[in-house]
Amino acid sequence: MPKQPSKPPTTPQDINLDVLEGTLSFYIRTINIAVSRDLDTCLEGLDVAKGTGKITTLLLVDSYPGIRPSVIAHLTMRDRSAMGRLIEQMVAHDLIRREVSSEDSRAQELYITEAGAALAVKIRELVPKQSRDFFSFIPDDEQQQLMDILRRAYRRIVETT
Amino acid sequence: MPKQPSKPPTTPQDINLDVLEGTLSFYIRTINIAVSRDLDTCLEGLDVAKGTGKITTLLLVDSYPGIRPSVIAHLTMRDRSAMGRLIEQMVAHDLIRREVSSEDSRAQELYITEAGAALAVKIRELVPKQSRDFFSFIPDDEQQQLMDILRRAYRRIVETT
DNA sequence: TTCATTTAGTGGACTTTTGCAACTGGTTTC
DNA sequence: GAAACCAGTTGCAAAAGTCCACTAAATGAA
Repeated sequence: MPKQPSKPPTTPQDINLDVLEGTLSFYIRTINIAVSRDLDTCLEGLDVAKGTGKITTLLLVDSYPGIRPSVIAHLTMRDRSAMGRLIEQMVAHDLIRREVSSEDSRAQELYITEAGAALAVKIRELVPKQSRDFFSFIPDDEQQQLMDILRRAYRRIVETT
Repeated sequence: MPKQPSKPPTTPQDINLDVLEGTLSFYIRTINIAVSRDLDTCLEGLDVAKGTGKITTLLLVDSYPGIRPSVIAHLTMRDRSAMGRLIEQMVAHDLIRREVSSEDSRAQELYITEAGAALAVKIRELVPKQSRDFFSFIPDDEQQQLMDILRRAYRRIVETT
């Protein structure tokens, strides 16, 4: 177990992160903090900020009218109760509308409102732009590689959960 | 703006995620949720769970005796106040020790305790293992690619923040 | 048909985080 | 020595996620 130089570093630059250097989860977790923060400031005031759920929900409801909360919950990795609260919020903000399904009266169907659809248009532009800008220092081909791998990872995780 | 099939999907499998499919931040954010959750359950009861900070802090203090809170705060992307609370916690759990720096009496120096060192040993094994296991469905070479890119991204973000 | 099981969504309480801003010394610069 | 700056602390408030129990509806098996 090789120890690092024992001088207390005051500059963050040349610090070795120990085993975390080779730990994928570490990078995902820390980079997540940074992107999420940046995204929040990009979307400031837009009714849809903070937390992974709102954006995905808005786009899904817009793309799939009648989609059910539990489906979105699954895709965004939250539990039903958290999803419920999120929907509540978005209904209150008049972004989506909620109906009881005619086929299964336990379930609900979600529909976009005008305001929601308008917001979705903005989101479709802003969100990918933010991501591109934020990661712009990564060459395009690498960004593509990254995305290919992560997309499969995401799919895999969703399937097995 | 091509719309999706308008039948409300009840199965998550074949849903198209719209622009998010091509948005790196989306994958980072969602995968983050999944890894973090998994990591938490792996570390359950270990005094160091929940939140990105504790593990990094423990390893850094162990590797760099005398390191300062603000340096760790920077590397873990939190602000000083959050860092302070985290250190408080870890001191209370007797994982690290806190002294006023002799060179700069505003600053503190952090040192590992015996319990902390013991935990660090466990952590060094468990954390990378969890990451490897969690992402085991990604082929090794791709995992390596991923890490190479993300490492540079992380470095870059830390430097420019 | 009836009864047990599973599923969809709700509600409550709780823990934990985090973000912001103001505030206390201590240090540096000019 | 005064102004600007930096390290860390504290308090507050907002928010997010988790756990668990509960209702109501659907399913399916005896």
